[in-house]
Amino acid sequence: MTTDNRDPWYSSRDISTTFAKGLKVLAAFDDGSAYLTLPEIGNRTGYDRATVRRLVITLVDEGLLTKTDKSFALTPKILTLASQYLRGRGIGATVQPILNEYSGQLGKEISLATVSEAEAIYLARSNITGSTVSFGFTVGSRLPLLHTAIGRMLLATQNETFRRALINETSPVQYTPQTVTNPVVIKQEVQAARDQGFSLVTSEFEAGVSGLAVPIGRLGETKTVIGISGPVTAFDERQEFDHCLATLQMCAVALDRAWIEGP
Amino acid sequence: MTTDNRDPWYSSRDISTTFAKGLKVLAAFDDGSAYLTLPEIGNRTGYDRATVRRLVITLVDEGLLTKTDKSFALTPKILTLASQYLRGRGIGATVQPILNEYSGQLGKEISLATVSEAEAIYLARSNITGSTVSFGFTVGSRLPLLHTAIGRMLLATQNETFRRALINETSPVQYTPQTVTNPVVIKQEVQAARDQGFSLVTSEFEAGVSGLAVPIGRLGETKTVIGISGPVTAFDERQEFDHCLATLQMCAVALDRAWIEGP
DNA sequence: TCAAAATGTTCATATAACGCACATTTGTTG
DNA sequence: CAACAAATGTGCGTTATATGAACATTTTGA
Repeated sequence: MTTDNRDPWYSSRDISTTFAKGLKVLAAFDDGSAYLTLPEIGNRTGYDRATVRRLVITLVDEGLLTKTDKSFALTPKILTLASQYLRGRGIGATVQPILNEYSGQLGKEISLATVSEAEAIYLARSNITGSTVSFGFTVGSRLPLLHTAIGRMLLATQNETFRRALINETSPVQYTPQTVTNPVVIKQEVQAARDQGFSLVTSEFEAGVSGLAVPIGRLGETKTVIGISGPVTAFDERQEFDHCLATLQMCAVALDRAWIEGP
Repeated sequence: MTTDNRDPWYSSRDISTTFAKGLKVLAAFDDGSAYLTLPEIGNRTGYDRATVRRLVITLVDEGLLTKTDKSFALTPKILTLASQYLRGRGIGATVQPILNEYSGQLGKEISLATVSEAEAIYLARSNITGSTVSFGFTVGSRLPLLHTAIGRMLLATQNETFRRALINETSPVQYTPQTVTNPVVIKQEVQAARDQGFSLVTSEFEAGVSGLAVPIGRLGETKTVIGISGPVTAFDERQEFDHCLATLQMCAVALDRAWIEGP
């Protein structure tokens, strides 16, 4: 939707409005609410009650929703497409073992992410043994492009038109007192990430948390990055920072070699 | 679609045909093919070229597909809904750690699955440290209800109408020479699983592989099971089998306690 | 290079989606 | 607890939209 290619290969009259509405109904379950009633869906989407009803019935008939009492909930069937996506990119087979290996060396969880519309989205995360705790099954969750290390590194891999458009059009959110909201500074930071080949962001998204990210493949070629995060103190010492950066870069090289196609 | 509740709470004229077609187009990417052209999608779905075109354009506009040259591919955006589903059920936060713990004790990977339409579908899998190899990111992948331990245990948790209908309506596939295709025998096996509280299936789905599954919660209450699999020899020794079963059952109890709601 | 086949796009028409109006359920107050 | 009121569910005529044949364009093969 935002900042797409200015390639008018399709006109707005080529869009199936009913299908688009149906997808919006499905997306209404995206905000974590497990169970929704018809009126709730109506409110979220803004569509007429009758419309919502027919679209929801269609989703039930297709096996994507179940009805319990008056509420509707997602079925596990939505997992299949996601699973196919990950399998198609070799996330499970090739990426995961590499992430696990370097994650073990580093003692930190490494995440792989790509860009989706105006956000970053996690594709994989290492399964480090010790930390049963922090594993929140982050695959599929999103984070802002402007205020995270992974996000800014991803921005740096995009072409200039996309970068400019996104930074200019997106109104920055003040997540923490340290969040940089000045577009000019953000542009500089992204440029710096391009120049030096990594991005370090401190306390701008979650207070007290720093992130470090590096791209996979040469800049501008791929659109996937890996990153780690930890308490702000984690990267304070020069030696520790260098070690993290070096390991991440080695991991990126390994992934680049193992990978056949990009996303 | 198959064997649904004979509760006519909606008629077939309440289904939005356009939306249903659009979903079928999306599902065309479900068989592992990463890139599809318009004619390919047309062949898979059986819809007119013009129809496919508009539906695909809609999907691109919604950010679920990308166009590269003449082909279309899924975008990472489909991960978000799946992610929300898993988060909503507490898979990442509560289930995963428990699976990991008992998996460590057992030295085998434990998987959690539920039933989706006429198949079983994996919701989670333990991240055991040693086995970087076998981790194929199985979350979301499906397996038959009739010829696997997990499947038969799931069948055993379903009400009798569903069970009967599915066993009678589904034509068994001869996956291996050992696959039981006689519906009467399958019915007996499912009944046995109900009676004894576990299901053991040997070499019926993949030659040389056995599976063992137990339900979570009391039978008939929930519709989720956990299971392990391994070479047929793994469960040969009585002592080893007993140990596996006991550990699985303890894991099931732990999950049952930790869980709030079922799927 | 040209023809033929396959794919992409347009546009009149039939159809299916829309949302009003009516029916039904749920919640609330005297 | 009854009777009203508000909110939600559903049938149906109207109209906007999806359809697919016809036309345009690209790709394939000779």
